[in-house]
Amino acid sequence: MPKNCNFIEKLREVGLRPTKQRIKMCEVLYNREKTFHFTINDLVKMISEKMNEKISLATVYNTVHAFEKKGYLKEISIDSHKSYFDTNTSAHHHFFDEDTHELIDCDESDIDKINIRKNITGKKINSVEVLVRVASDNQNQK
Amino acid sequence: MPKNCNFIEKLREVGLRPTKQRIKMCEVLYNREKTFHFTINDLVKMISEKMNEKISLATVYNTVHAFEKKGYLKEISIDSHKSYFDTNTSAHHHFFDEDTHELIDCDESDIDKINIRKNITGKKINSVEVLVRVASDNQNQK
DNA sequence: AATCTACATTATAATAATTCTAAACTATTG
DNA sequence: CAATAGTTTAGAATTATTATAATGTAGATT
Repeated sequence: MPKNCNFIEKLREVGLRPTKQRIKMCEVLYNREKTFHFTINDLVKMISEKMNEKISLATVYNTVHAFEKKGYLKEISIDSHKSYFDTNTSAHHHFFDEDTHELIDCDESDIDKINIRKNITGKKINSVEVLVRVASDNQNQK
Repeated sequence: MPKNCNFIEKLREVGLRPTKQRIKMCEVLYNREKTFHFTINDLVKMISEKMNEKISLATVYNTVHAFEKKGYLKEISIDSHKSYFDTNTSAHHHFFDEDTHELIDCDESDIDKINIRKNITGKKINSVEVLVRVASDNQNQK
């Protein structure tokens, strides 16, 4: 994972001005070992914990959407009430734990390549995503 | 597709009281050739068009959720902003047209059965769903 | 058939997530 | 270093959904 100041370059490359807020958000999102999933709410908490200066909620929304548009983040649709985002922007599938509301990445080896036989005229396939919903395996659940 | 009065029976079978509102909603949802997809908003419009009496928004929400819980409806997650529901409650996959926001069912023959190799300890798989996002195939789009 | 009770419906208020607004600010260009 | 175009901000507005509490109704009990 890259060092802080590289983010300035990266932002510029995709045409986003490297503002103080965007750089801070990059640090929070990308200065880590592994990719991860978050909601806007999670992210706001993470930022306010890591920072002394505060950042406006509107900016978090703006920036997340700017990052998404530029391919820095991917939105995952699971739940109609919340937006989940993923710092892993490569094509991959997910498990969703319905007990904990935790989102887990699938490795490529977990699911075979999916072959779509249907064709919709004039339309091209943008993405193929599998969502595997799991829940606790108690026999005695209703 | 069944005639109106059967809905009273059906509702009773799953333990839902056959109220005037629920029967009306059954008619709107299930008295038709094909299954279909809708948002709560769509449904409210459809009901108000087909009825002379009005129905409360809260009742539409309550009833849709009651139907979902009893397996009369299935929720489809595509978009974080809206809840889509499907009167086709069997396990099946979807295409989502990102231009029109239209949801299209996949037939069983469109996608092979998906084999999940990963196992999450103590968890069972509740569902495996594929979402294929499509959009218009213009070369000259940005 | 009158009464009871638990469940349903309703209008409205409340909440939550997100977007809008318009003024102040700042990175970049010339 | 001034101009300008993009950015941030607080707060208001919007949208989707859920909660509330009073009223209504289905089905059971008498």
